[in-house]
Amino acid sequence: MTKIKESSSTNINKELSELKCPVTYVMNKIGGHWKSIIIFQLITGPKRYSELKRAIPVITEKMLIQSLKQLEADRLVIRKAEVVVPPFVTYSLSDSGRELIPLMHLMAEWAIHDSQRTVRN
Amino acid sequence: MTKIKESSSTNINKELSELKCPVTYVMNKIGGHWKSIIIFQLITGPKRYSELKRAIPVITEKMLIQSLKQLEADRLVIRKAEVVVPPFVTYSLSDSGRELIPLMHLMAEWAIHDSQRTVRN
DNA sequence: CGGCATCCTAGCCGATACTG
DNA sequence: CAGTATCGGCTAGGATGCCG
Repeated sequence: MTKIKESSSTNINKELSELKCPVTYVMNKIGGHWKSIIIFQLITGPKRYSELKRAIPVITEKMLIQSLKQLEADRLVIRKAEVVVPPFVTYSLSDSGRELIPLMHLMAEWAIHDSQRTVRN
Repeated sequence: MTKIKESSSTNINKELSELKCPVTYVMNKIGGHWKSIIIFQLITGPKRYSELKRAIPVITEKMLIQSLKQLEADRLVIRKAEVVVPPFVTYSLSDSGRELIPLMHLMAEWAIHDSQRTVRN
């Protein structure tokens, strides 16, 4: 019983691919346009919903919530809600999420490097 | 003039996001279900088209070709075609592509680690 | 062998409006 | 403040068939 638990984006082919390619496993969790951006924003510490919205102005509320829910379902992000009026909800990286930070930094390095190389053709 | 050159998947919002989040830049190049898998296969060395197809049986030809073209356009993969009969085409990682290898390994590590944690809930 | 063209569908994603 | 709900366009991606 070494089954990989289902990600937020469930699909039989994806599951198969994940087993054969761990990179796909990662992609299913932090892929898409928004999830990695959100993680990036949370690296500096917990943020409220409205802070995230302000930090990522181009995202729609639908996508922000949807992405946050997926990240929460995949246990990369922790949602903590204070039941008060007005509501006070903060999102933060879980342990798994924090373990992604070196990866993000490596990606960022490669991106900078590659974009510079590509510019000068 | 430090403009980031357009990726194979062009979109004004993407471009903006790329500037704000280098991770998105990476995602645009190796995101999607197939591109990272293909890169993974090419780590071990150049492969012919048919070899790739056999190595990734679940991929359709359309997706294989499409992904390869994008990877080639983004200069991560080099296509070398011998004009003979029958045709002989090999794909290999470019310098940029090879610089992704540590990234892939880090991703793989995280995936293994995370999937094990998730399994035991 | 190594592709390209076409049709078709699921679901991603944006826009807009509403709620506890 | 922090979400939900609904409609609909767009496109990624699968199935199938043809080509040099």
